[in-house]
Amino acid sequence: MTIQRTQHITTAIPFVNASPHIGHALELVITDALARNARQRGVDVRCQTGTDDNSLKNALAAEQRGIPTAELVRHHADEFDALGGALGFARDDFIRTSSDPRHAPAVLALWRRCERAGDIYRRTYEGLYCVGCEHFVTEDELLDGRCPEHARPPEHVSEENYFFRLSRYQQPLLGLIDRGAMRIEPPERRVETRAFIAAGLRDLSISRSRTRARGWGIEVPGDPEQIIYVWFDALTNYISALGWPDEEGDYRRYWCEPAGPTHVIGKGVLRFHAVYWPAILLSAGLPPPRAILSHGYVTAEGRKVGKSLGNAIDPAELVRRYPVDSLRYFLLRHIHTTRDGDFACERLVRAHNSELADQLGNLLQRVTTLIVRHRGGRVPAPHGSTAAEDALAEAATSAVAEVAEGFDRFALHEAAAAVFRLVAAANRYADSAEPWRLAKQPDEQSATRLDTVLYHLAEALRIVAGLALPFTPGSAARIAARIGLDEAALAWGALRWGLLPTGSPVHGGEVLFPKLEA
RNA sequence: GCCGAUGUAGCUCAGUUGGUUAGAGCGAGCGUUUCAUACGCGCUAGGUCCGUGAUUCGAAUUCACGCAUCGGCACCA
Repeated sequence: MTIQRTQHITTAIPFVNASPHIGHALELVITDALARNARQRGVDVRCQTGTDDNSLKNALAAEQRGIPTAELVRHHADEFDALGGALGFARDDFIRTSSDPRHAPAVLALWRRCERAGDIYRRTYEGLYCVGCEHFVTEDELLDGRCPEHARPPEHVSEENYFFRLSRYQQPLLGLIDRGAMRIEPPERRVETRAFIAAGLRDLSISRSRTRARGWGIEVPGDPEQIIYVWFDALTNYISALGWPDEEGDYRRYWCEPAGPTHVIGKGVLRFHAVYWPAILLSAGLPPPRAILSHGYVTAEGRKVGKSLGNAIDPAELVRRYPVDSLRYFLLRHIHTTRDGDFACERLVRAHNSELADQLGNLLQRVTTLIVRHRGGRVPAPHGSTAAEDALAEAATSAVAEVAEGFDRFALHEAAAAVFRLVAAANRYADSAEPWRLAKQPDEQSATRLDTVLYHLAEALRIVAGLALPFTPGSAARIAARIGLDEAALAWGALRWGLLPTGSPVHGGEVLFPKLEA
């Protein structure tokens, strides 16, 4: 009996005051690729995303447009969910923090747990508040004593809030990081987080006056005049969707297991996930996340994207215009997983045409055509191997190892590159073995040699499909289908050279990646 | 200002603990094949490895300083 590993993989939940942008698409695709690779490797994965409905920004955006906040939130949340669907994001759950009945009870329960631990207390918060900005400003942000944005002096506001004793968790958090119990990737983000914690932690305000929160959000238990700070609320989604505070079921299965929870986030929200969230969990006596993976930001055609900046590149439009796998492939291979990158349609088209179409699609086409034409559409049995076959097998074995390592290191761009090194090796093998020439020879030796070459080419295609699965799932399945296999043949454990069954039915078919117009 | 990074061929990036002529993919040029989506394959193109100084027999790889870009510096996802 084998122990089933489990893993809870999540995206951050974006606030939904506007439509999604290309950065959200990147996060979805990265998370989905990780989840698919884990599933492929036999992990019982639960992949979750959702929306942060309770942000003040949502309320402000709704106010500005003169529509009810709930309506605005529902509208944009639908867009986010639809984007995930269009991108092939295979989610197990989608949680909306304002309307999902599982959420608020969990937030309240978590609050109570922290309270019982003695980590929540009331204190007066004083600060300069800019009514124009709708938030607190610091002295050094001011220009001549005025808010630079609104050219008005801020008001001195004093407000009683609830605070979380974050200061208590400095050592425990450092311990988590140093022991490797909470992994933060890439390494520079771990260093950054560690330095932030080591510099000393101040207690965190975790509520807002009802007025300041526009009456939108979850009430502090027992104090209807205070609304729970949106981060405390939003972070809870990771366990509320698992049914917590019910400590059995999905919570036990996916949160408490050793492989544990993995949060994929944008670098801008690192602190909330790597400092506040684990501290809250420790306070409540719950296990902290096991891994926090921080990706970079995407510019669109060189320009910043952001909800307030408008969408230079609308991801929903991109999915309509380009094949979804091409978009996924571009985002995963040509944008560095943890650094900032730029999205440009021209580069996407170039990657599609030269790599997906010319290298991979064409390989599929040439191999299937040869097998259909010369072996009646059945994968022939190989007869031994020469140095050329051994080299191809070696390339495949290396590629499998490199892809696995790329996923483990959270370097998906490198993993994707490794897939295409195998594609190139297969094309080179075809050129040097020249099966089309063997097919014209009447002798028996050539015929058996042709069997061997075609088998190895088909086997290379199978491995390629398996490795490409997390990046381009639809296309991987189509490649597998063309050589008579289903997805089971692409499981990680099956990606060992030589497991392709002889006699598999091979089909010709439509071009996998039709060229795109520049 | 402080802390942490990044800066390598037109573009996107690799470059382990310092060691022979600095690499890959894409793009570009040339050649070649025909099974294939005029695709593939081969060759070539030549980049002061941001700059300056230092350590060393020897540095893209160590140190210092400078320049440029980015992130963080606490409650504005």
